[in-house]
Amino acid sequence: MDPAPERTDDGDAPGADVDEDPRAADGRRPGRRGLATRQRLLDCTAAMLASGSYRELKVVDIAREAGTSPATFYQYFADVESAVVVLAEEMAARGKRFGDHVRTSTWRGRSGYAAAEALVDDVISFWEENRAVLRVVDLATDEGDGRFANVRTRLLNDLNNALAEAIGEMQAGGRIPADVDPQAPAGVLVSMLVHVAAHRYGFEFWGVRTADLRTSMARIVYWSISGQRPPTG
Amino acid sequence: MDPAPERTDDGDAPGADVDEDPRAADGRRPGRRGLATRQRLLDCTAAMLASGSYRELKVVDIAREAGTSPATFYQYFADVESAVVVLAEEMAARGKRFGDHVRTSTWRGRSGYAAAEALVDDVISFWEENRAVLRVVDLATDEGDGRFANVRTRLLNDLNNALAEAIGEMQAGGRIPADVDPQAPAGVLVSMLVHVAAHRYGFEFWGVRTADLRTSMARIVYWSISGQRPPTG
DNA sequence: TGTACATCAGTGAACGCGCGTTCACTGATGTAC
DNA sequence: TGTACATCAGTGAACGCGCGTTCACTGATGTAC
Repeated sequence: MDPAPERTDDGDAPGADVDEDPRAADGRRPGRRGLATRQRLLDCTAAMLASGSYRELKVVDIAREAGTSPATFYQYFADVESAVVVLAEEMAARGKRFGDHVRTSTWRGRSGYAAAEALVDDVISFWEENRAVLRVVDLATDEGDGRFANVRTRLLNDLNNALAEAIGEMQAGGRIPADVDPQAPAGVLVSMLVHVAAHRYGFEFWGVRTADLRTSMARIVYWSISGQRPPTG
Repeated sequence: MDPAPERTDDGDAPGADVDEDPRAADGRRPGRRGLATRQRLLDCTAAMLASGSYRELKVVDIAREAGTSPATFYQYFADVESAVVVLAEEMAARGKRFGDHVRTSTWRGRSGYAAAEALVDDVISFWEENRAVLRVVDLATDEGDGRFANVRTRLLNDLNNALAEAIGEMQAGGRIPADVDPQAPAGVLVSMLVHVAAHRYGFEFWGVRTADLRTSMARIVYWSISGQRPPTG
């Protein structure tokens, strides 16, 4: 599932992030020590995801890397995927900022273009920090895994809506054709940002500088939202 | 590796697609019957990739699905990934058309906009046909797997260069700022096309129509290449 | 056209490792009084 | 502050399935004459 228009809730337990109340396999709330171990397992999962392939990520390896035993892993997670889902949820929580970013910006004139640049930067650095997890989220979502799709939605929904609102407002000003559904360009922008951010290294390898990508995207973002030609130079 | 500027060769055996001369495990050229079996295995791999998760795709299952034995599988492929690489290469060969598409189009005025729409359609339908394989290619490339990265490059390289050329020509006409490196917007466009095409269903699920995505992307493509506001309505 | 031989193709069956998973136990930490 | 007890946390060791992988063999197909 990609960007998601107009949704208020995500269908989870009311107001509670899944990660907020972790339980051990027998249903008990882990104490200080337990939570630390659990966190260590999550950290190792993240690290191994960043350095190796998802297909080959095994419970045994994570446990060994964390200096503990497989049995311990199963006290906190049902399987590898569940651990990755938790990582994804932690990440999604960190991504709440994007919506605010868009809403508190002005999208006209010079400062509008600056806002576009700032948004692009923000997205790029966020993706940089979360490459490995995002990669799996995308794959699993595509493969029809509902848990990951849900997380992905939470992450992109807000940004998508915020962009659509901004475009809708500009539409009222007549710069954007009235028959455009703001959700569509918003979704396209989100996709562009997400995908380019995800493949930044790929571009660099082929000689395209991040600075140029950033400019190209900022120009497209600015133009798509404001309907105005971006400032030159 | 993402879109790739300016590369002529891919470093393979000269002029030979890997798939053109398949060998059995012992190095012999399979005959009619052998090739048919091999193809059946590939087809099943593709089918299972389309319906299940990559992480859980096993040699045994593919063989069973193809009505043959694991031993047979190993006569044609070293492992699951190798089979998927072959699928990816077949796909990349089919994707050669994009570059021509761009080069034979005019990018000015009404017909320029029509060209943008046609390109968008072409990319969308290609991705539709190759969803499952492309998904794995993206993941594996991201994870640093050179074989997949190579295929991905072959697929996108040509389109990327063609777009960069088109932008470069328009730059000469003054519509696009001279300090823009054409490879950057070209790469961004490729990314956008690829990612939106890959997540079409996601958008539809959330109420954004493919027709609107198509229009949004065509507008961005047209604007990025020609530097001109797209025609309204 | 038939027979003999060579190569191609496919597989049953087995081997064994890797890994997921569990359980009964030990040690650590917290709490009551 | 010390002792006894309860719960928390962690794990060694084992079990066993699933799967990758191989080998020796059978059957199919092709070719020579």
